[in-house]
Amino acid sequence: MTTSLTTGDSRNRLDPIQESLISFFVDGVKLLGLPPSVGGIYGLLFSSREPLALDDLVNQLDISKGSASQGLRMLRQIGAVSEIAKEGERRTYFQAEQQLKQLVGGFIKQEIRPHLSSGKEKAQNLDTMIKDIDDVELKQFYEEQIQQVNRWLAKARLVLPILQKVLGE
Amino acid sequence: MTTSLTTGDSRNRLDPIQESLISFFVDGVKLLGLPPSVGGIYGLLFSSREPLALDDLVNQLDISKGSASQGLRMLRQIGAVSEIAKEGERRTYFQAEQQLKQLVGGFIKQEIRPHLSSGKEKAQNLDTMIKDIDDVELKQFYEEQIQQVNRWLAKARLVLPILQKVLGE
DNA sequence: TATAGAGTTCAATTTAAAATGAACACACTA
DNA sequence: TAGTGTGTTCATTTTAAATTGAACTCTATA
Repeated sequence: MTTSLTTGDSRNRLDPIQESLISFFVDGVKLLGLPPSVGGIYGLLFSSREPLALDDLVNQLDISKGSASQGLRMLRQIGAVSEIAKEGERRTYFQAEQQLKQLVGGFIKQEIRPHLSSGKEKAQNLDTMIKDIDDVELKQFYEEQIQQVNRWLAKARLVLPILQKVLGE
Repeated sequence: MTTSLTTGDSRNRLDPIQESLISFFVDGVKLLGLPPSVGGIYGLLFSSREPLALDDLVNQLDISKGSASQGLRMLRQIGAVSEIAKEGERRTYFQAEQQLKQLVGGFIKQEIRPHLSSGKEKAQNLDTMIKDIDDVELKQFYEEQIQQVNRWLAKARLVLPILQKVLGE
């Protein structure tokens, strides 16, 4: 079976521009550690004039309903796509959000901050662990290394808001 | 077989602090999209007072020579570890570099910039492609979207140096 | 110039991540 | 309340990434 977020086959209606834009986003989200399907979904919405429904994503990208549903969930959580209710229509339509500020903010909140928190926790545990080391020099060495880790964590926490600010239009 | 970058078994000499530090880095590099072995290697070097040779990594982390060799290559390229020549010794020793500035700089240069470049290229191709679209409104829509993409790319190129500067001690 | 140690390479394997698709839940409506 | 359209969930399958390990290169030295 030809799963294809870029090559296109029978059923989809993607023109070359869309294909190209989609592949751009597929590559882009990879850099952020997100699955290709997510890039494809965002790319398609981004390159469509009208909001699309889940079925459209399934058909035009030739992905499963499951992927589409999960991808949309992630994108909504990040704030990269928003829902549109259409008059009299039962299904939900989606469109791509384009405020880089929001995208970055959402991504940082969802994907980065949790990791930083768990890192901080680990570092705190370390502080406890070294308490009962006998070897004085070893203890000192570890103290320094842990301090270093903490400096990095602090710096990371410092940088994220700056990043958001700079990117905010 | 128990491959273990964190749990430890028979042959290795990792104390709980080291284990903890290593797992910290394993998680950390994951966030950057690097393989766990790389985090393990850096973590072990970071938590060792003495520089270590490839064999030490293999033994203490219980990974293959292949992984160790490839992981070290990547870390050296990034600038995260440096080689140490020891008097009269034939093998090469390695130690962890700790200048966040260098680490980030190396990572950006190695892993991020190439992606940005290829993105830029793609965006340029798009500019060419839309030239021969007939539908005026569609054309305009695509022009706007491509412009948006270009704005993002520009912003990314702007942000990286800032990031480096802020992180530089 | 054979032998051994140190490190690299890369095809084959293993492991982890992503995608699928069938079963399910919900809401509307005929 | 049975049926239909829309979307979700999650066990299974597929695909991609990471790791292994055997074969190899290179250098030193016996």
